[in-house]
Amino acid sequence: MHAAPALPPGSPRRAPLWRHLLGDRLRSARHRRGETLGEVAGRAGVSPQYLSEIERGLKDPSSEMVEAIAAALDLTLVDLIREISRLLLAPGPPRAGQATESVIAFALAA
Amino acid sequence: MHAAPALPPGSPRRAPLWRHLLGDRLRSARHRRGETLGEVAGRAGVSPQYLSEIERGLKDPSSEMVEAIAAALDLTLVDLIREISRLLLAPGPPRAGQATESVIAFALAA
DNA sequence: CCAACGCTCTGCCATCAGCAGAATCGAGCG
DNA sequence: CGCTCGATTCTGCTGATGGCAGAGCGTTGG
Repeated sequence: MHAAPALPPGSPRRAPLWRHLLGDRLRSARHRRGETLGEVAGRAGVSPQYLSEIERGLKDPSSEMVEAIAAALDLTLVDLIREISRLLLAPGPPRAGQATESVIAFALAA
Repeated sequence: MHAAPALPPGSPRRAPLWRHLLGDRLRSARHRRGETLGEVAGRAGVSPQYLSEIERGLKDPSSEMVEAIAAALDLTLVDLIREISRLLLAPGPPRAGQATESVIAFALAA
């Protein structure tokens, strides 16, 4: 896997990459269940170190890996994508009720 | 990138993988614009052969590649994910108005 | 203090992402 | 019909990275 072509100069990267969005959701789901990297990774059949890397958006996992980890969290890929999409529907400043959950999720993920 | 652990026996793979969903959407978007692999690949800075592979779900592209290809289609990753999610919201049999567009999109993709 | 736990860091290598050249296919034309 | 051309897919290759094992770090509780 090779690095993508560089963006034009003066075009700082603002939008998150797929691996960032994915990783955030996976970590969020894991924390929601109150489980450790070891527990989820064990069920998914991957190493805890690797799951950590994926959650932090450091690695682009294969599609099969994504499937396996989602399953270990009792999710499907469809669930994941929908959840990412739903969060993307609220790009503006946080609002009262909706933002509370997001803020907590972020605090737990940090 | 290594193969994921095998699924338990007696569990045939039914759900599409991420690379399949992604590839379908990218090809659909390209056809909607009436463009060739060469044109889009050129703007994205990748080879037409590789874009073909991605569209057919043969390769798991890096997140940066996904970004570059989406941009070449005047889309963002957010657009792509939303579109995939929207399509996933209609898993049942096609209905009159909604299905027409899907059928056309599939026919163009074939 | 030390052990246990959860997570991240570091270094490694087998696999595959990404590609160049070749092959195939279908449409259009003389 | 044969030929040309453009679009797409096939094939083989290699450098980069996905995925991992061992080590390191911080926190907590006895």
